[in-house]
Amino acid sequence: MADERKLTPRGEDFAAWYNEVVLRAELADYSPVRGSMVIRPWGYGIWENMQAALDRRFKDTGHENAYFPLLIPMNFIEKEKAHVEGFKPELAVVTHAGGKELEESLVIRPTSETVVYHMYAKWVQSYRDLPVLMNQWANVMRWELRTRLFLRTAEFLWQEGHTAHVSSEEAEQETQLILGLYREFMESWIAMPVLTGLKTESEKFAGAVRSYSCEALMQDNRALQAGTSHFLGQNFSKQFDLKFQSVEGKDEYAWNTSWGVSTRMVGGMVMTHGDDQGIVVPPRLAPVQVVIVPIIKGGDAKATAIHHKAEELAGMLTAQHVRVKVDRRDHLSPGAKFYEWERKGVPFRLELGPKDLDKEQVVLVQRVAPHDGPRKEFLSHVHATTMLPERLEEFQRELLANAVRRREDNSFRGITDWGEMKEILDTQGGFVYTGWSGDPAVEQRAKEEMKATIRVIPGEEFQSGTDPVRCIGGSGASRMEVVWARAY
RNA sequence: CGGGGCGUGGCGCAGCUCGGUAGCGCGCCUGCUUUGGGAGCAGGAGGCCCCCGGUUCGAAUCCGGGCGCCCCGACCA
Repeated sequence: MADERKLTPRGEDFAAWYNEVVLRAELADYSPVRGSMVIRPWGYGIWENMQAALDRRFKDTGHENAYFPLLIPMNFIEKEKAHVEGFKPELAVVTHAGGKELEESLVIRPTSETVVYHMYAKWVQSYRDLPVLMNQWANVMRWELRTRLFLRTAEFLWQEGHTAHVSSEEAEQETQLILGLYREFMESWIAMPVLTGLKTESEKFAGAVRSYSCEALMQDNRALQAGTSHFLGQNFSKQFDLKFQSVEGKDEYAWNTSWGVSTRMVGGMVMTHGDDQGIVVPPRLAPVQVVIVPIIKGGDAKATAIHHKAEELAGMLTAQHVRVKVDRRDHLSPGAKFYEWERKGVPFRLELGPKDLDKEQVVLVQRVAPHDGPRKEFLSHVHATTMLPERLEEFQRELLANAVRRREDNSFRGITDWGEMKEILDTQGGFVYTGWSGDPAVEQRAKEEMKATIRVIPGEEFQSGTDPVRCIGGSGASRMEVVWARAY
């Protein structure tokens, strides 16, 4: 970097920008263990806000939280065939404990389906015990070869929901409910628009019958899988003997779902809204929504008055449930503070100096300039404090609108030619909509030739309207529209 | 797992080719002056130079071996 205070611009090297901005916004730092990270208070605060919003939604839809253990017997993982094949390569295994080798190795959970359904089998006897609707907030471990802060680390935080139902229909309804809930959350809180739909066979969760996902488009035009919801059918209930007696008195296997979102969403937020000055945290997620920077000048009396007024404004904002902080550090110049808070993505800054005090005004600066106005405004104290709750919401909406526009500008519908798809993916990237016959060989070829995968078979709302006629892969007829992209 | 890079005060680096005094910028501490977009001056603290072995009177530097981390490609929320 020419100036080490500045970030590598996104356009120059997006990956380098991402690493720098995550470190310098103090979201996270590398830990002594390869591929794992420390989530620092600023990053964890954002995650906590995500958790609170999601947790409320889970509770509102009848789910309860519980906690299942970190360690899982190896033979549990091995029970479901597809499941073990999917996870075996990335398992971390405990072989020794208490100074001795264990008779049976224990796996550090890569996900908890096996132990959860083992326990459900114990708790469920009758259809009257169903549905079981549980969620847990936990850490999991997948020994990744290649890691990136938030996007892929050996250990990460997430929530995993696990449900059991009397019927296939009811379980399917649950997966859809959660998928919709995820989508609504990502749009309204992260201001990150997502496509939702079905995963292809090759991309689905190991052990699921069907997987649905939320796919977002990052600023470098690569896709990020931001959340998944799985219909597990009876795959696990059969392996773990999760049976119930039906109304008719027959023994039946329960129908399961599982679904999760992780700290990866923090990475999604960074790559959706960040700019060359730093990250941009949507107001609803921001641990600090408004930072007040007092500008001290002109003697002690004035300084006292400025600090007093800053605290008074902070009090008024707090009363309106705005998360506000007064930056009283006196060893930093105002300019240094401006840069720091912009790097950390605080939505609004209030500057309060002697001139402002005299004029009963304040300088309000939005992290990103609004489309129809200046980034900086001079407002009366009263006006500034009363309008801020609404301004935060406006900014939130604008971030979403910007992200939707960017995604649409980088979505290419009705592509019918293989070479054209490759050209798009090689040069600019983005979401490419084509027809597909359903033949996995086409996916394989795309992966090899253009490093792209089918991100999702879009739900009705995201489809182009006119059904594609031919499969992008060549001669066959199209059976469905699909969305291709290079992915994280 | 393959390819590349890097390990030197808290951070970013120079020094290594050609062995001999460990250096620069930022940060940190103290004091004074400052504060409207990364403050100035003065003084100061802080280093098993990744580890182990070898060569040498002498190793951050040369040789051998290890370890670690980051980045780029095949699997994954």
